[in-house]
Amino acid sequence: MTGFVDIAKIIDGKKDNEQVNVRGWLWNSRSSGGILFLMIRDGTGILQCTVNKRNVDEANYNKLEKLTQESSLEVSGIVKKDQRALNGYELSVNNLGTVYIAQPDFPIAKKDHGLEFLMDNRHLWIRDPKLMNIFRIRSKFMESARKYFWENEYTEIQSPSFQTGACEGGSTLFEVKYFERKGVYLSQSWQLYAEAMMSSVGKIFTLAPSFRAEPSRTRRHLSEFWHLECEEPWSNLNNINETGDRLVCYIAHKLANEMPREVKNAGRDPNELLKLKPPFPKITYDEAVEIVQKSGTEMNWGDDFGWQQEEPLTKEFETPFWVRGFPTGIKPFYHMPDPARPEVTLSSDLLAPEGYGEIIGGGQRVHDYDQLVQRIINDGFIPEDYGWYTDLRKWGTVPHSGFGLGVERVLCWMLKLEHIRDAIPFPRDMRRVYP
RNA sequence: UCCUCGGUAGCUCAACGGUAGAGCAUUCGGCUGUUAACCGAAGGGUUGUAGGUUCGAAUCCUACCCGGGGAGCCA
Repeated sequence: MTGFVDIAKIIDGKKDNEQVNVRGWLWNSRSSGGILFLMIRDGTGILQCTVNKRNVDEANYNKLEKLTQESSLEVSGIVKKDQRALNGYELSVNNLGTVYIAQPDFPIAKKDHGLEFLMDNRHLWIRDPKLMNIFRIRSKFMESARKYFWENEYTEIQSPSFQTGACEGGSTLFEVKYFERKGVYLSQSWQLYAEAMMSSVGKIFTLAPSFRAEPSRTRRHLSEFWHLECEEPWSNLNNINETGDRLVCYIAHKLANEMPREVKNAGRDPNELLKLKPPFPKITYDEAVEIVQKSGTEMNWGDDFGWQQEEPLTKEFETPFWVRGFPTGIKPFYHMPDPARPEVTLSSDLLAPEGYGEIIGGGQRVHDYDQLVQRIINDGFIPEDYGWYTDLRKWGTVPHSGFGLGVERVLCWMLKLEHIRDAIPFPRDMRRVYP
């Protein structure tokens, strides 16, 4: 058998009444006397393949009738529109190609399972059509993110995963023991290296994993997440917010326009993504504190948003919105204090609506040497430990800005997912590194 | 790290101090339009681990292991 058709093409209605070959894995099968219903998935979708005893020879019929779940097979037949079939189209099978019989004990039954069991069998659970659908959208997400930056003449850069300094607070570092020098950690962000590379090639971005050893076990946290970060020379807070607006809208529109069926199946109406338009609303940190206090939740000026503070805030908006000007004390040293008001920084977080919360964090960086050294000291670090980083301000410093976006968090919001673990094939947290 | 809930057949659960049970899955048989198909039969157990209380423990107590949800913090 040669020349196979993607199931996605069939259920999009592009092969109606044609004789085609399909190959994939048997998701489920049912029989009723002389008629067999095979649900075949091929990575692009699921197709009901109907086998009538009268249309195939007896040997093939018997073979198909005995197929175990997850057996892989090639079939050919005629595509027919049929409302009784899942997805509206079915294949009326008339021939059978290669078959690989699976063992009869596939663990993931056509039945409810507990999360512990499913996570222990994540390597098989990812075949689930719901998950498969999300991972295909995730791929489009990565493609769109890169396309946005490429089209806007950013250079893609890779930074090291082994680093010697903290840039997001020391308690969340993963220490790596292999190196002869002490104090080597997995990257939490490309931030410090980005600022170095920026002075080489200008506007840059990266798409890479970041590691946070936060003992957090919530539906919004991963120990290893994919980080989309960018850094721009000659850029201030307003400029970088604009980049964030346009990037997020670009990705949202790409997903909605190029994978509407998949986005809908994941749980989000594509039209809601198409409605997003830059710029997103902006409020100050001070205003955000007032909104939270008015909602009856406790919060003092100077506190960071916990989940309890963030949730009432995100319910006020229907699109993502920026919170700008966080207090100097709660942002890392590389954030630039506002010259007009040094108690706050030129920083901003983008919060997604519907309770999804923070998806981007960034802002304008400190470009003055003395100010940076003072900020490092104030954060309780030793400037000598950041020697190469402070060097950057000695030669050719320039106002610059950047941000980091959590890929899985944005996917969660855009696809209306309930848990961040579904946005990544093999999620990691402190209780889960296998499989 | 802390709080909280849980661990019984391959899976989902019941039994809550007195002989360990059901549905699904698996195997076999039946059914020509099924949608987690349905109907009939069969096989399937050291109740997470280690101690303790008791005539008797899946059940009560202690410790540990594993996991779900959440908090602080973050993308």
